[in-house]
This record gives sequence, structure tokens and C-alpha cells, in this order.
Amino acid sequence: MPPLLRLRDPTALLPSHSHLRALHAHLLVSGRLAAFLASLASSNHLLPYARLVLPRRPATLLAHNALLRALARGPRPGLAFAAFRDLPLPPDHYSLNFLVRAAAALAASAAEERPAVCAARLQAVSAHGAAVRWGHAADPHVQSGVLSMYAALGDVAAARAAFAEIACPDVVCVTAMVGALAAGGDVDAARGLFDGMPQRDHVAWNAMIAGYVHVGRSREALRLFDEMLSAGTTVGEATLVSVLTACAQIGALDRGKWVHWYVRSRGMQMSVKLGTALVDMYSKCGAVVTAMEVFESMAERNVYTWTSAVSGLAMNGMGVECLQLFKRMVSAGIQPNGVSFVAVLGGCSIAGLVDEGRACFDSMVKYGVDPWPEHYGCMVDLYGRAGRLDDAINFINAMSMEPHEGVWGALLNASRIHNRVDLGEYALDKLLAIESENDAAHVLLSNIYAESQNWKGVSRVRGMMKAKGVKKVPGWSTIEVDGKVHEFFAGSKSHPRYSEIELMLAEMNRRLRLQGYTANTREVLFDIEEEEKEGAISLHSEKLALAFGLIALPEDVEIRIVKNLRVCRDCHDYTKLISKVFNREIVMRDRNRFHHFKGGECSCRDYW
DNA sequence: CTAGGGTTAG
Repeated sequence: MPPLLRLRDPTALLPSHSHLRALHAHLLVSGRLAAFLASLASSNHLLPYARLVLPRRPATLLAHNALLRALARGPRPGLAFAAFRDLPLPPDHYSLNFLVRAAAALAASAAEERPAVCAARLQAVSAHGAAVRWGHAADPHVQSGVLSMYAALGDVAAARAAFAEIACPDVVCVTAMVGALAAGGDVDAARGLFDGMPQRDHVAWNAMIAGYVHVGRSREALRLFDEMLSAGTTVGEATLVSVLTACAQIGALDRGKWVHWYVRSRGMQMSVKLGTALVDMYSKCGAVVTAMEVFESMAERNVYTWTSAVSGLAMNGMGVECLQLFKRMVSAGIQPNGVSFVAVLGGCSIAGLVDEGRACFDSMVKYGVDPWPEHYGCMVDLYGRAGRLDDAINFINAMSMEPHEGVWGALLNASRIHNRVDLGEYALDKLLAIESENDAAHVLLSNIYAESQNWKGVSRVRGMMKAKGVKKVPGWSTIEVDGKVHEFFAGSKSHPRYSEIELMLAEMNRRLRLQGYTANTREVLFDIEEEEKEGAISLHSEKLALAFGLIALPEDVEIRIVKNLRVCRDCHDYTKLISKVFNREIVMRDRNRFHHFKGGECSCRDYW
């Protein structure tokens, strides 16, 4: 019998019921039932068995707690509540800890479906109430659990209230609170709490770093990571994952490479999460080849890893390879999920693989994935981008759900690409009925009018925006020099080396004029005087970043720029020419994809 | 037998 206990997978015991019975007897006699049950946490096959066996004597609280723990961490955490109710003994702080964790897991799995959230809320309140009733609400483990439970529900106010009740919160509780505040979007409050912590360990640092990443304040995340290093705190894998995510967001390739080097130099084992974060970081920094090398070298990969790689290829304009990798993923036995399909459909779309994309979409049901609104948007983009606008419209008309804003947005973008003013107006109408304040949509329609020199249309859109108070999101661009990320806003002169940048801009314009370049002002939002327009677009943030890159980076280094919005046509033309005239490789990441400029050409073939 | 932080799209 003892050898059986050492089996990794308890389900290996399943074939014979008599075997189970014997094992059970043995466990009861040896008093090791609890330990056995605890080992079942990872296997849901034997949970029914455990639940059947446990109500019989001798019932130690230890064994019941082990069951609670297994249920809380299992696929149906709600079962822990029934088990808790049926406890034959008064619960201790362990029982309550597991109950609260179960409520947290329930909240996390409720996603955003209203009924599930309501149910989870009720369970959370009842778990919290039980902790108070049984006198374990002051247990530190229970307290941190209650905090993360409310955080998982997205109820920051409740988390705050619970935190206020804690007489002297320990590091763990404060860290949980930092996480709750950050998850609720109030990173500054989280930072205040973090700064006031008497001592911080690496988990606390990471909670704060991840909080910044979560709200898109990655530069601050990286700055905090620098402080963490100077503070001499041990850096764990989780922190490196957060840092890589920050690098991915702002395209900080040098910092990302540094993390990769750090991992190797410390001989850290490459876990799935770390590897996935690396693949993601390299992809989002435009270094697809390296991303794929990391991907191929990984010993273990999951859906996240594969999806990250598929999406990386799509982003970088490698649609054919993207589809190939997706097929490889399926043959490797990995179940694609909704995100995987968004990624592969995007790859098909940029490569113009209409039929292949359609086949992917049709295959979704086979993998048990119900199409989301996003997938319909991808399909409209697939047809629309390829110029098959009638198919796009037929597809929309045949949809089983009400088209959401993404669908109309895709149609609007297709109208822009194929110069279809009528369709563009139609799509914007529909879009505004859903999202009347969508700034990007207004800008897109305005650009469609501008492309066809319809200045009346342009000013009408401008009037609409003004009337509704819709403002264009300010554009920014970043560029990394010596591991430091520099940020530029349109027209801003605040950079310390601005005078040099201004000189370089003049030089760029001079050399471009010699090549016969005149600013393409068609896509400018407002109908203003020609000269003013030229002035306005010459200061788009990517041009500032480009000028700074030419000054600050050695000649044999590619210039890498990250932008928060879509590149406008003028900046795209401009950058193509710069790549030729200055003989530099330029990689520009915009909102949706990468542009690799070289010798006057762009990898997107002017199609974005 | 317990706790806090981390991975894919838009």
C-alpha cells in the first residue's frame, strides 16, 4: 500500500474500487486521510470520492479543512460553501481561510456576467459574515483573504472598509490592499499606501509595479523597478513578468533584453509564464524573430504562449506564418480559445487570406468557442480590408446578434481604405448610435472626407465633435535611448534637448524637400489654412521622436518608435522617405500593428 | 493544512 501513496496522480488509482476501499481503510487507520485529501487538490476526478468518504467517522477538522481547501481551489469553488455548512465540528481559522478563498475564486470566475457576479457577491458577504460570527475575522490569513476576495469582485469600497477594520495590518494585508486599490484603478492611492509601508518585500514591490502596468503607466512601473533594484530587494520571477509586460506596453526593447539576460545569467528556470511574457515582449517590440526563437526554445507551452506567438506574427505583418502557427497549435493538441481566434483572424486579415479566415471562423464552434462580438468585427475587417465590402455587409446582416461598435468600426475603416464615403457615413451613423462619443470614429470619418477633398464634410464632423464635446485623444510617441524611454506629445517642446530636435527637424524637412516631398495634408482633422496644417502635422509626436532618434542613436542602430494612435498617412510617407534619405531602418509600432521602414518602403505595403 | 504579486486580444 505505501507505494501507492507516492503516486503523483491519484487518479491512477481509479480502475479498481476495491483498491480504493483498501486504500481508504489504510488511510483511516494510519490517520493520513487529510494528507491524502490535500493531495487531491489538483485532481478533480477524486473529489467526489473524497466528498463521499469524508462524512464518515473519524471526522477530524484537519481532514475537513483539507477538503475545503481542495474544493476552494478546484473547478467549482461554490461547492466549498455546502461543505462548510455541513461541517460536523466548529470551523477554525483554517476553515474560514479556505471559505474566503473559495469566495474569492468564485468572484474571479464570475467574469462580468451579471447573475454570476451577484451570486459571488452574496457568497462573499456570507463568507465574511461567517468569519466574523465564528470569531476568526482577526486572523491575518483570513483578513488578507477577505481583501483579495473584495478585490476579485471589483468592490474597492468594501475592500477599503475591511482594511480599515484591521487593527495592525501586516505586510501581506497591506500588499493585498495595494493590489485591490490598483485593480480598482486608483494607483495613486495604492502608491500612497505602498510608500507608507514600514517594510516591503518583493511581493509588495511587485504588487505596486504590476499596479502601474495594469493602468498603462508602464514608465512609472519601470522607474519603480529601478528603485526596487537599488533597494537590494530580491527579484522574483513574478516581478520579471510584470517588468516584461511594462516593456511590451511601451516597446522598451533594451530593458526587455536586459530582463532576458538577467534570467539567463541567474540560471533561473524558464517557466511558462516567464517564457510567454518574453515572447509577448519581443513581439510587441517588433523583434518577431527573437520572439519565435524564444517560443521554439520553450520546454513547456500553454494556450497563452501559443496565442501570444500567433498574435505576435499577426501584429508584425506575417499573416501567412501566423496562420501556419495557428494550425501547428491545433495539431499540437492545444485548444484555441476566443483570444486565439481574434489573433489568427487578425493575421488572415492583414495577409488578405479571406477564405482561410472564414474557415477559421466557421471552425470556432468545433473548438467550443462561441463567437464574441470581436470575432464578428474581425470578419468584417477581413472582408472589408480585402475590398469585399458587399460580403462585409452581407455578413453583418446575417449576424445572429446585434452588431457592436467594433463591427461598425471595421466597416468604417474599410470604407476609408477603399474610399467609400457613402459607406463610411452609414457606418459612423450606426457607430454613433451605440457610442456617441467615440473620438476615433469621428476622426476616421473626417479622414475619409479629407481623402476626397470634401472639406464641408470635414468641418461638419468637426462641428459634431465640438457640439458633443468629443476630443481627439492626444497622440504620444516614445523612443528608447540607452535604456531610457523618452516620451513626446504632439507639438510639445518640453524635452531637455528640444533645441537640437528643432534643428534636426529643420534639416529633415530640408533634405526631404530636395526629394520633392510636400506635406500630405489630406488626413488632417480640421480644415485650416494649408500653411498652418503643414505646421501642425510636422509636429506630430512621431516626428519629434524620429528627430530625437536621429540625433541620439548611432547610425547603425535601427530607430524604434512606439505610438499610441494609428499613424497618419503623412507621417507614414514622411517616415518612409526618412528611412531612404537618412539610410536608417525605422520600426514604428502604432495602435494596431508594426511598420518596418527601410529604403523608402514599409512592410505594411501602405495598407493599414 | 493557511496569506499578498505575475502570462494571450481590443
